[in-house]
Amino acid sequence: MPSVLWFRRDLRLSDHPALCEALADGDTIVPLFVLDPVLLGPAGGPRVKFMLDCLRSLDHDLDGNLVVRTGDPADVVPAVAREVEASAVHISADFNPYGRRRDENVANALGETPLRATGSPYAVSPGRVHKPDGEPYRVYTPFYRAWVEHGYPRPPQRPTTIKTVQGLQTDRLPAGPDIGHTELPAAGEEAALGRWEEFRDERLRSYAEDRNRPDIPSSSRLSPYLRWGCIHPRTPLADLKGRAGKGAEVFRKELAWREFYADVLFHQPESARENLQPRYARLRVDSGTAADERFTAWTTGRTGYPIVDAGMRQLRAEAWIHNRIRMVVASFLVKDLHLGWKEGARHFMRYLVDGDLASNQHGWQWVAGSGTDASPFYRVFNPVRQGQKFDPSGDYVRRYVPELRGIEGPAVHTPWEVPDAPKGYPAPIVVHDDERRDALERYEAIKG
DNA sequence: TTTTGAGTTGTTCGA
DNA sequence: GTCGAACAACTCAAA
Repeated sequence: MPSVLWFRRDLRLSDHPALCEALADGDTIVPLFVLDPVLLGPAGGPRVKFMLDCLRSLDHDLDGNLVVRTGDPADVVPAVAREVEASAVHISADFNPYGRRRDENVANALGETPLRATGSPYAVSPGRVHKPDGEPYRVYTPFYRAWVEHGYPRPPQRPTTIKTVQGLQTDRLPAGPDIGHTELPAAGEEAALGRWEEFRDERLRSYAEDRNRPDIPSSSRLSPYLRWGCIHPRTPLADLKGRAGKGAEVFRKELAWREFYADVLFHQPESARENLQPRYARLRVDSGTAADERFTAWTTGRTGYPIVDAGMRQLRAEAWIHNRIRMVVASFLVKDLHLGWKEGARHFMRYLVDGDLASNQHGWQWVAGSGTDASPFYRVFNPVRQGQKFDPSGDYVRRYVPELRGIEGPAVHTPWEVPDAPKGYPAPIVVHDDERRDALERYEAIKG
């Protein structure tokens, strides 16, 4: 009897426990992907486009045997299972709020046919790491220690042969949304593994020192691939094992952040929409026409603060922003423009190729102060300082803000101090020192 | 139960 | 230019 392997956030063939299970279960498999209209809308153009390219790559790796069907998974998956009289439907578990609801509906609709989950997009599935009393961690560092202690399995082997059921109807993959001039990374598993190996061999050594530098290629850029499962975190983690050096340790910690936030979201699904610390509902945020105009200045990269504008333009150009700059632009929206983190988070999810609900929402909450961070609320990023410190050459700003290319060196971070300042670049829309004080007052008001 | 120590990512001021 | 302290005092984890 054949079995179905329903792909979702695991668009690869290596290091794939559910695929191994499916192959062990039946003599042939149906590699299935369901184009779920519910997911295609909110995902945003770049992410949908990238996903479709990953699917084309997966189909190629499966010798053209990927079966694509469009519709509600609760209809489509049981229909395919009946069609081939499948013994089971195999999946990697999805722990996101929508994914959990969807999989429950599909399991019910499948009736007698089991929906069997093996593995997940995480080295340690959400819910597995907890305090000795069984409660989840709310602070990263103790979570990290327990996560390392818990350990994770080694990657399973890539299957040598995959026999698929032939002759099934399959939908054409659509070309995808128009994303203008946005340039996406190469899609698929081979690109993901190549990216990891290049990072491991070229940049891991200096990662601890360079990872905050957006002006040089310092980060792994694995996030889009992790988002769609073109690579599983087990693969880099296995490579990092036994590797000495600060870089390996710091990179492992970054992977653990992804797992921590997935765990937080698993235990508190409402944190994708609501403040983790309820008192932040009382934080005064601006609204109205002036606020709308400021939001537009932020999204279009015209705030007059070069490091912020470079970040927001990188988002449009590449559907990706360096992590350090994500914090800078987020801090600017929340603490300099006094707008709610939810607006910023929504904008990120719309444009990011790697947009991940748990990491994105909790990253924003961390910046806003409503999240898992217990650090003092008076941490307000100074956009000029951040630029000077982390883009010391100014190359990052000049790469994304062409109006400022005439200014050499780090002076690019303070164009208002440059004589004969370039035309066409806006003056700062707010004065940071004033807005910092304003933000601190607003935070003061919700204390206790 | 109580107490103690610690918490990703900052900034400013004054010595 | 560099360095340490202050910011202001909260929540969580663990002993």
